[in-house]
Amino acid sequence: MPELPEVEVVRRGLDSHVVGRRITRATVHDVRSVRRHLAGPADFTDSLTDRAVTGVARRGKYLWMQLDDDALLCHLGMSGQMLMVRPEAPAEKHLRITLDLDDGMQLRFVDQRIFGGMLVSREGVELPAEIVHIARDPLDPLFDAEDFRTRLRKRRTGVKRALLDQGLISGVGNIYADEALWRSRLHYARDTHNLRAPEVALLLANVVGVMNEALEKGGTSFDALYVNVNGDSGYFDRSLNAYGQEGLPCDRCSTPIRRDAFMNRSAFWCPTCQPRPRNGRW
DNA sequence: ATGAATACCTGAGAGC
DNA sequence: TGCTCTCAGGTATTCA
Repeated sequence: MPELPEVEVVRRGLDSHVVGRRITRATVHDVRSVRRHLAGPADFTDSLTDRAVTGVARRGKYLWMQLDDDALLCHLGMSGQMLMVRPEAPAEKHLRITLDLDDGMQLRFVDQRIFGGMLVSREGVELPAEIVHIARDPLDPLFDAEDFRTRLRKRRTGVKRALLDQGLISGVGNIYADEALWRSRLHYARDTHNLRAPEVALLLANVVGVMNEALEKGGTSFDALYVNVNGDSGYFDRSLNAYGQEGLPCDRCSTPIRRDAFMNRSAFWCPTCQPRPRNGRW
């Protein structure tokens, strides 16, 4: 499940393998992967033919390849992978889009669940118009922590819901939200309005911390032929304290980790370290 | 402003 | 074995 660290690993891979190359041809194998390119698949492929890739940028879980005046905007969704492979390699089962590059290699977009996709944006090489509503992520040098704290505390909602709101802070998904909350000893339903400033500061520090640790580990499993990535940063197996740990003893206090239904998914938490607030909110 | 529900997807696994 | 059901999850959209 790619969240910000996994997407950043992909961005770095693209930066080293694709920037400076030219796309000679684009092939859409499944139109659902370009459904957000409103002008249609033919326009998508036409727009990419014979285009030089000049850079790769990222905001939250979105990344985009800069093509002079346009941007090839990508989201990995739940299961997206970018693979750098030789053309003779057999097609992957869930191959959706192929980009032929002028060095003879192919950049392949493989995505089992098709929650991800690509589109060509005609405006906004620095920030595509389609994602202007996405907030800066906490690893962005221009992320404004004080502004985040102010906006967070103005809300009347649960802290986890706020963390997952990409318009408030981007790049945080279910896994890192639970991990950062566990580290901060905050229950997911804590009312944002009642959070103390030090609690917000701690939470933000832990969001950054957990992401940077994942980034370090994900960045080490790099293969020259793979831009990476399947979302496995290697982080999931070893370093999770809360997410997916239902019934297992908390690493701090040994109380069994609980799982609650939350926003059509799950929230994992320690009943001792992260006590449920009396007046909590979702 | 906030949130609840829904749609978009595949495949693994459970239960019968 | 094969069917149906549930679950995993990010984001856009629509409605309350």
